[in-house]
Amino acid sequence: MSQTKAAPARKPSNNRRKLLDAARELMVEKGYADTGTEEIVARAGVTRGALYYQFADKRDLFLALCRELADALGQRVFEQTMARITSDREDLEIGLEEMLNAFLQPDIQRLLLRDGPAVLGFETWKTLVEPINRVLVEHALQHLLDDGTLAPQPLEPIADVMSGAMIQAGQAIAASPDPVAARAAYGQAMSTMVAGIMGGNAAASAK
Amino acid sequence: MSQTKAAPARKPSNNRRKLLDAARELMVEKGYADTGTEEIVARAGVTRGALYYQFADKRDLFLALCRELADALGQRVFEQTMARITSDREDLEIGLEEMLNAFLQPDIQRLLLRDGPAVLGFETWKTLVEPINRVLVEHALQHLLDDGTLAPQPLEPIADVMSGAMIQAGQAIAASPDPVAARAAYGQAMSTMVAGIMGGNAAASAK
DNA sequence: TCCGTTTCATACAAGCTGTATGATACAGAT
DNA sequence: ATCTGTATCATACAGCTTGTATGAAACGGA
Repeated sequence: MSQTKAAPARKPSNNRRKLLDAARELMVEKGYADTGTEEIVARAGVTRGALYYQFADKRDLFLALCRELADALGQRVFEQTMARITSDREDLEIGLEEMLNAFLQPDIQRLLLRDGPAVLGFETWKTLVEPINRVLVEHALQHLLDDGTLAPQPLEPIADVMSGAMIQAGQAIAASPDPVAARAAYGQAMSTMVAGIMGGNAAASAK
Repeated sequence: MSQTKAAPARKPSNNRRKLLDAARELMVEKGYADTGTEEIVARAGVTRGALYYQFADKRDLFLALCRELADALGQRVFEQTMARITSDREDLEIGLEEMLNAFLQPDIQRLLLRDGPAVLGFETWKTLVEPINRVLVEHALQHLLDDGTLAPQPLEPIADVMSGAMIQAGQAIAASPDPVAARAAYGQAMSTMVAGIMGGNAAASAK
């Protein structure tokens, strides 16, 4: 056995990718429940046979889709943050800002943040978004722990609640009739909260 | 027309209540999608005919259910908070604590917080939980605005992100293998964030 | 007693998911 | 070149679920 995995008997048809793309496009608009498998395969240019060969069921397709979204999201947040920060004390604020930016993408909002927990269950869903939080934690909060700004404590809870705060902010901004103004208002709200973690009192400094 | 609304032709069978109760019990365990209308009416002791007379469809039943949950939740948080606070400066911390307590109820978590946004849509869902946030805001943040601790700014965004933070905390605590320890950890994380709003630096004071 | 309305049970139609089965293409062996 | 086995997919089918349409029963009022 020179090959550890079975060799494909055909050249790859990348139907899997076509199905993932079609599902993403359709589910972003109508959500998971209101998107039929027939629509998905129609847009992908295949039949339901291909779908149920590539994925165990509809939920499995959605899981793979969310996994892709989460992976790309984590990488994007990390790279954007690293590209912007100049000092270690900035990365919390900038990291949160980039995270909020990412949470404003329609596919992230609708699929990963809204349908995700309901369809996949909270525990499975958390394994997807945990790496994103970890990126934020390890490159931001850790510095505050090291220099004593933050008392020694588990960082995962803080990262989780900040993530939850931003999920809410993202949805509210997107649903607002004036997204630009909403974005400013919720950005300020986030800063007000972050001030507690940073130790300084930025709460009294509006604008 | 002495009566403004049509008089009932029968004595009330409170089938509506029986359906709401049955739906709540079943959906808490299996979620909205995996609970069939047949199961609901079976537990309620009626047939699907009664369900589709009392409610427009399955989603409408779920909406009424969430509305009940949200109303009772808001009242409970308000009463519990009012019963505990002794000074105006306590109500933010205590209010958040009671809100977290309420978010740990299985029906609130599963139905209102997890399935709610996905099934009803974010905008409809927000109209349900908004009064709860408003209770927290008006009786807590307003004081901080009045005495100048907090700079003038819209309070709704702050209430929203704090609510989102606690939704996340509630789910994480419930999913934890050690809920008692998790509750302590997430409680501390919340306090760390609230410190920013209060203006003091409680972040450095662990325990 | 008759009528109208409310309330519900039953029967039916349509859609969707998952599975089973058959067909096709291709690689490697002989 | 033929044969064989497998990977890939299309088609057909069965089951379940939702929503609707229809008819019946209960009840108040005329």
